[in-house]
Amino acid sequence: MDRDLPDRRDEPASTAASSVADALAELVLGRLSPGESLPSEADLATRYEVSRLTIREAVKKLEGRGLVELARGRRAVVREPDGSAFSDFVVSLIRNDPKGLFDLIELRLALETMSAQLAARRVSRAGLQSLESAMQGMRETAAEYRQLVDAGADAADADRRFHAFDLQFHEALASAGGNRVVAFLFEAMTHSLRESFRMSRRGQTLRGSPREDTVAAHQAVLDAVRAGNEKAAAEAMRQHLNDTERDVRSHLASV
Amino acid sequence: MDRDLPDRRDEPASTAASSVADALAELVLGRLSPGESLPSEADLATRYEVSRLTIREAVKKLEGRGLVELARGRRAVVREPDGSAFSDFVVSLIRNDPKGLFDLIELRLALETMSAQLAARRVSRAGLQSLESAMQGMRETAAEYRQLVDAGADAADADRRFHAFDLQFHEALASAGGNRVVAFLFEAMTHSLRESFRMSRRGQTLRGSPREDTVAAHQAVLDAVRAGNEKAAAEAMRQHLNDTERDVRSHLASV
DNA sequence: CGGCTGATACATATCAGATAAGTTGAGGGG
DNA sequence: CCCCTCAACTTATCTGATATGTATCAGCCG
Repeated sequence: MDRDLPDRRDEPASTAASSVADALAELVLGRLSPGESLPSEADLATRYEVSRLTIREAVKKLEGRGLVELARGRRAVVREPDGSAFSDFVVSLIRNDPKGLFDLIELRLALETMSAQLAARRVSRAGLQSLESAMQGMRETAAEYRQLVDAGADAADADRRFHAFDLQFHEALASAGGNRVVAFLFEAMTHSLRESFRMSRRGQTLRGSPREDTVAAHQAVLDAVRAGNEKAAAEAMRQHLNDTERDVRSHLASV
Repeated sequence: MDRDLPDRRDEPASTAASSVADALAELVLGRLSPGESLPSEADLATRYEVSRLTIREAVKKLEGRGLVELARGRRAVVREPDGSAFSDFVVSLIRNDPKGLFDLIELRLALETMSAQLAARRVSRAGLQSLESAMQGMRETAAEYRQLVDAGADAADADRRFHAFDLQFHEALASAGGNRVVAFLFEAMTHSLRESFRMSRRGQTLRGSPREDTVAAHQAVLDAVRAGNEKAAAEAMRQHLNDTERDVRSHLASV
């Protein structure tokens, strides 16, 4: 990385709207807390000595940055920070560059391995409970799926529910790790990945059928977390994700 | 994580400007490539059957999301994706919540450990060279610093340059890992962290003096990377960052 | 013929004023 | 005491106009 971060907020604003936007961003990030309101457009217009239009454009920019929420009839409200700002980055990355997808898979490996380790260190009773509930859901839907397939019936719905529980397990783990940044990033990433695939490939998803070893892999992670064994939890997760990545690669290659 | 991601782009847009913004975002993320231009405001206004004002607000929102670049007299241009969208998240996180800082340190641990591992796997000759150049810079400025301190002179500048090389090493490593997402996240994170500290604590920084063991820690990472030993590289980086974290904690406690 | 130079069309930035429509809180009626 | 209505506030959007920056192309100069 031999250059500076191209931070779009570094260069001084040449337009009035940008100056106001910067000033307001300073206000939001500095003096105001989530839930608080900005002054009304009219107030801001007189305060910054610009027209209401300029204020509106500045506020719209803040909305785009995810700093405030806008609603008709109400003043702009400071937003709770979350990972959604990361979503556009994810989407544009994989659309522009096929390699980006594998970068994201690697990132996911790092995030989830860390989550597993952290969860083993400091999971709460409630965290364990939601992990177990997701686990049980996976087991039940997997059994259901197997039964339907053996009977020659349509198992698409069971399949879908299985993967919902799968995702729920991973989210519960991220949450149990207690690191909000990691949890937000993971969530924003998986959501926009799925969304992006749904849009670009018309519903085709990146997943295999419910299998015994998938359930076993999750169980191994859960066992390690319950035992408080950080190394084992991280290792089990790494193992599971490596298998997943292999599936994804072969799946992509076959398309 | 027992709730849905509060993705601000999930709920259907109730305002005309939001609808247009969504449509344009779709366009930018789907059909257009970085560097291409959007149609002019007037064109868009007739196409979407709204006034130019509404178009402008929608475009401003896209600018906030970091999807396009605006300049007077020119049409909006699609931006290359980068990690800067992540910056606001980082800043608001640490401003609102003291615990957020440690979440970020943990994230950094995950990202850099992965970078070290990846670098060991696939570093190029050029990558090794920039790592070595940063390493040599650290060694030289550390020696300079020691000399100045022994002579009782002011070593602030040598100190600053030492830490610049330190950062350069970490950035080179992220780059050498070849994972753009990780590199972007790391860069956005460190920049906004530093910026945030500079602003909130008036120049006080989160760093200790140049020390022999810091240089040695980096050297250990570099050696492992050069040897292509993934496990050793990751472990050396983990070790180094744990030391750093301990320093940060004691430093914060003393304030 | 090639390159420079304005004029000019195009495009954005910002203002002013006006209307429509949603939100909220105060006060009145049951 | 609760619910309803209404007035004040506030945002959403339109129209139309002006200022200013960009890019293009014709025509002039060398």
